[in-house]
Amino acid sequence: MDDQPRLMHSTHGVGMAGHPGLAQHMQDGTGGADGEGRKQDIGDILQQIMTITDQSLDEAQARKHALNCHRMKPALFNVLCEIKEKTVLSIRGAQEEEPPDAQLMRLDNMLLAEGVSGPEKGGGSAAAAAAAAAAGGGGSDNSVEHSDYRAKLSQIRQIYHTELEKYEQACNEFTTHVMNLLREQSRTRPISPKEIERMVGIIHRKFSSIQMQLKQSTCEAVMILRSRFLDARRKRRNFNKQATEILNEYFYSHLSNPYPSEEAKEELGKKCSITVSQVSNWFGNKRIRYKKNIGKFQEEANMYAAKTAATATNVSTHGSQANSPSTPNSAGSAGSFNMNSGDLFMSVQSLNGDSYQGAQVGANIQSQVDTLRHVISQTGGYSESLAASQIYSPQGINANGGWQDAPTPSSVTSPTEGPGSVHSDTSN
DNA sequence: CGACATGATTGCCC
DNA sequence: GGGCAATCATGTCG
Repeated sequence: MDDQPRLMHSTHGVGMAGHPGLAQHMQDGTGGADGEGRKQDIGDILQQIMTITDQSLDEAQARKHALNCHRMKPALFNVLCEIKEKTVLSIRGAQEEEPPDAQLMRLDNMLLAEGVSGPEKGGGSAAAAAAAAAAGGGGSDNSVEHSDYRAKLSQIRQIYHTELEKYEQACNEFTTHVMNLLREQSRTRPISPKEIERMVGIIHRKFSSIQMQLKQSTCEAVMILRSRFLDARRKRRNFNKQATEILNEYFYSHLSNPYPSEEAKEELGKKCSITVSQVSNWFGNKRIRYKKNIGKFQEEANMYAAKTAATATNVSTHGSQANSPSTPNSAGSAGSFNMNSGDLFMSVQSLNGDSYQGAQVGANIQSQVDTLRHVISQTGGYSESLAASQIYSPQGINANGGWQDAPTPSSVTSPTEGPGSVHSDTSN
């Protein structure tokens, strides 16, 4: 057991007296008697290092304790820490100043926008709804796709949060572990609190880079899902018959001004189980295609005019205001699109045309025609652009191809026009 | 399978 | 921002 004091002594020699002495000896380049003694010391130390693995754990612990308790230890430790800080830490510290990561912010923003990283329900469904709206989703098929999208999104969300939690937990565990290790080691080697702090920073950076990868792959997954979902929008589904019917009824009963208001669009959308944007698309397409080939649509116009007129006739026996059959409960409601007689006239006026086949329209139209006869007499001139189909004479379309308001004589027009009839961009 | 119908998109204009 | 015109892409029908 006399080994230990010797080692202690030698250690001091290396740490305090030995090293400078050795350095001096090297500088001198002389191999005097004193140098011989030092050599002996170093050989001793090396020998001890070589045999250190032969020592028992207890012995090692005892030596460690002895080292820690040495009176010079704190001073030596501080010096070493200081030197280390000056050399290593200052260099690395300067290098590791990083600007705030723009890409990480972008990823965060996107995940938030997509409802992956936001609050539990609201964000996700909001994003899904937005995607659905962008996709013009509406009908049952789209609802299925919508719910499918939401399901997949929430799956991604769940995976993301699970992984994130895992990473955070792992990060904390690892940080704690490393900190404990470093604290433990700081008793025997120069590790300052600052260095521990720096190490924690490094660990956090490493984990946050892993986190970024997670975020990136989550974003990719969302993008793929989204593109797949949005691509489906081009997989066009024809509207069902009833929806087309409702839209056509509105269109032909407002032929003089087929520009439904926002409210009217909403109501039409509700009735047809489609979105407002789909209603807008439909009317946009309808207007342009109608205008392009009025002749082709005339039969359709007649049909819907007859339908409308038939309903109007029935309703008009109960009141002066005629409702569109598509909006039986819309009378008087703010969001309704009341059919006005001027519009009806627009649809029916082609009854004057030579091509009109009475059989196309039910007999009940006749009374309506009679009612509106005085309006029909107002038929104005036809634009040359419609020369090919003059017999159809839709007076709502002006020479420039734009729609113009049909005359709505007070004698047949309901006193309050529906919002759908307000639009007037007609002056040419 | 080709022609036509139709819902959606895009670019432009006002 | 809404509407128009052109166009795309898919659905439907003969």
